[in-house]
Amino acid sequence: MVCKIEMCDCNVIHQEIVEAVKEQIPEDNRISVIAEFYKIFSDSTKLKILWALDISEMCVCDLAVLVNVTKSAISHQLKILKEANLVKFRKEGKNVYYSLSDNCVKEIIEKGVIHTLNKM
Amino acid sequence: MVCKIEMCDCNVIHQEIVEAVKEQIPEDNRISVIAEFYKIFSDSTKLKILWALDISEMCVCDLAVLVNVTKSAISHQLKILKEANLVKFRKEGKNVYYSLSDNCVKEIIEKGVIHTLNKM
DNA sequence: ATTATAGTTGAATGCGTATTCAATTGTCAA
DNA sequence: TTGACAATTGAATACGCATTCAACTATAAT
Repeated sequence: MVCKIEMCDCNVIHQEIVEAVKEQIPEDNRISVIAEFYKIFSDSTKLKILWALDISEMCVCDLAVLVNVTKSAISHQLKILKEANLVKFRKEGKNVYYSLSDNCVKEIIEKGVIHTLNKM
Repeated sequence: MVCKIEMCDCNVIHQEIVEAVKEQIPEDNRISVIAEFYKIFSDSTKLKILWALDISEMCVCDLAVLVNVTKSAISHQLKILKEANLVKFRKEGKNVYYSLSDNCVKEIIEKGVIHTLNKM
């Protein structure tokens, strides 16, 4: 029972299982969107920014000092966090103050934290 | 009040806030471990493998067909998932059958799924 | 107006990693 | 023991992305 998908380099061992799983699994678009979302938390800098903002509103300069990278780096990452609707900001004079757009961020990373910190 | 950290390219605007956040935020090691953990879910292939294994035990060949990549690619990714203690396996003849090591994986990604799928 | 500082932006760089290919191991069947 | 196939492994490749640098905008103070 040879694989019907051309680029595959192997036979299907259990056709029925593959078919069944294919029906139940989310489509590729959705998988990608979810992966995309988790990509944000997979970067130490972004994670640190989010964690910091969960503690206190902060400006770009403060975040740069805290994370120990350039303001530019922080600004680039904040842009990504903005696009993901995870942070919001308010301008005050020369400063721009960032904060979490909603407080579910901590909840989201909670599961992962529990899972990882148990092993340290 | 100039920044005391050498590699920083800016002044500290709010010294007190930075100090306070520095005390409350987890240390870099921990942040990195958490980020490392989420890195697993940030890859479509790994996510699809985990999701599939949550539905049914599968062998490498089946997974390759399902995900539409080479057996080699699957094997490499499974190695990473093994090292993260997310999957376990049993050998039967020429085949190696993989399954989730515990069923909290679905729970872990649940939060992210809710957060992302609401916007599709 | 001029200077200084906060923040943003785009280009360039470098690193991490997912994938493929080729070679190898292990197991079963003939 | 030989051939076929599942799975693993290491090397090579290619791509994505985080960071820095440099240039620019914007705002405030003198």
